[in-house]
Amino acid sequence: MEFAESDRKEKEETRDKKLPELPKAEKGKVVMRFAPNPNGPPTLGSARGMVVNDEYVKMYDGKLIIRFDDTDPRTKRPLLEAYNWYIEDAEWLGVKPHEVVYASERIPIYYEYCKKLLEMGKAYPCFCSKEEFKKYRDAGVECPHRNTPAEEALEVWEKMLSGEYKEGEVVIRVKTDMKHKDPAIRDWVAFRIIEADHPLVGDAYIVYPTLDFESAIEDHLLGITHIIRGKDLIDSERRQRYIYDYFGWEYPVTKHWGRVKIHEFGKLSTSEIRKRIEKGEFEGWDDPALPTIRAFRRRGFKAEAIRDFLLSLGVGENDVAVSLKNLYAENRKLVDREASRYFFVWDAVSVEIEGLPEVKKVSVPRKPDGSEFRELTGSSDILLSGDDWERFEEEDVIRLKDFCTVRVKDKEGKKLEFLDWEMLPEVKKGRNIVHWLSWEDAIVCVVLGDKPRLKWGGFVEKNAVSDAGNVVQFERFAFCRIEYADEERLRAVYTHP
RNA sequence: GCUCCGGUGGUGUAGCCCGGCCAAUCAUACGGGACUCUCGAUCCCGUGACCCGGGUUCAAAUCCCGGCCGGAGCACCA
Repeated sequence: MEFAESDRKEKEETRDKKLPELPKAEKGKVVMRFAPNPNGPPTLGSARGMVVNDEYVKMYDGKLIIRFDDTDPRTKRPLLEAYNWYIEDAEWLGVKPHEVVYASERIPIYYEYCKKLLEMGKAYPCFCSKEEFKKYRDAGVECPHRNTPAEEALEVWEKMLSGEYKEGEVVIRVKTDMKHKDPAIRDWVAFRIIEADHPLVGDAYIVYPTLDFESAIEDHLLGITHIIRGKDLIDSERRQRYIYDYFGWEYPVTKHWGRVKIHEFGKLSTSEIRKRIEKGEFEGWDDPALPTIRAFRRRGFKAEAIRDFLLSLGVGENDVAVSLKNLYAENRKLVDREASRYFFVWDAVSVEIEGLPEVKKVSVPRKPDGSEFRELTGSSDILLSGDDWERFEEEDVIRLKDFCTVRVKDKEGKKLEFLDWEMLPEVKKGRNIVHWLSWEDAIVCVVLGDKPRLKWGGFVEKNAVSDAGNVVQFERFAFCRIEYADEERLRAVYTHP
């Protein structure tokens, strides 16, 4: 009891130190948001957004909103199932949103603000083609449509909404400054016509706001005080500030982080993953070789490990290239103590022990602290891992862990010779203590690897069946999560070494 | 090209705003030792960094200037 008490206290203390302070943050008044476009399941990258925002909200007793920025049914088309994947994975990560907002369901609200801007003469309908406008923008010259009178602009707007224009014919631009030193800021698009069904709202609208517009309005309406997002959105702020100025709103405090590159995955965008799944390179969104949260869940990672790993990346604006080894280390700390140990023999080689006095039942620790045991049958026909067998030379003395000590008698004929039940000093420490499995205890086992199409086949002891669903350690192999098991076969997913 | 941003041990990070307590934090990695019938875990001990050059100052990782290197944006994508 006392232990738990102090343990919790310690945890809370370290939690406060996990991230640097947020500027202008007042306890109880912080409102933050995580705004994904659900065009696939959350990946490690999106999880960083959830976790960091959530962590700050917890630090300041604030409020977290998940907002789906799903206003492009074509180029970044949302995936209907993905909405819930975000909610599920967020929950799994210990991220509890106080509110969930779907931008596509609030489009009429954005229309109202657009209308106001049009009335104020701060936005205008533009009939330039993309290419034409680019010329004006690069030259820093106003386009001919910029000074459309408000009444006329509103008329065009109404016609846009009622479907009198085709896709590509006209857009609404927000007036900024055509001479702004950064061309990226000059009169940006707020609304465009997209003649495509939206997975969530169907064909209810043909005029969609861009992210910059929708997000600007929502952040104000939702009372967001602090925004933390990727640095690819840095220009967004500069664009959106014009709207905030026109309406007299105050822009939230922002912080931007750099790109994360995981050594083991390289750069993998959601759309690229989707393509490769379609090509059959990955089995699905939860393929263990993928950096999706669903894959990590399948592999048996603890949410806490993922959180800590993500938090350890900090919120700096420089790019980070980090190895998954850090995540593995976090996870191992959490999993090691409770994981059952089993013998998994991969690339199995069948060998015979000559001179075994008797078939012996041996009791082996199931938990590393010796609190539980499992039973194995020590018989003369056993399986050894191919890797081990290759390595041995004739006359080597090896220890079959917790069973007996043998000598390699005939490598070709796959014969061992019984020497002793006890450990002998000739066994080289560490190196020649190996795991084994008798035929009567073995069931077929396959382990799905963390690289595309990587698999290990072999046999595992039957005892492991009782740990279906759990993360276990296959001794001298790796931690794995057993995802399926019956009396004859078992399938596991590689977690980490 | 134009605009903006960043550069702390092998990797990631804290500190930088408000110069001294920083011979620089924490984690991971690596090396050594102890323990262990797993090449795992645990416990000790250790290695290792302020991009470069100027300037300001009694004092700079922290402020200023220049250079070099890296990144982001410049879409009717998010």
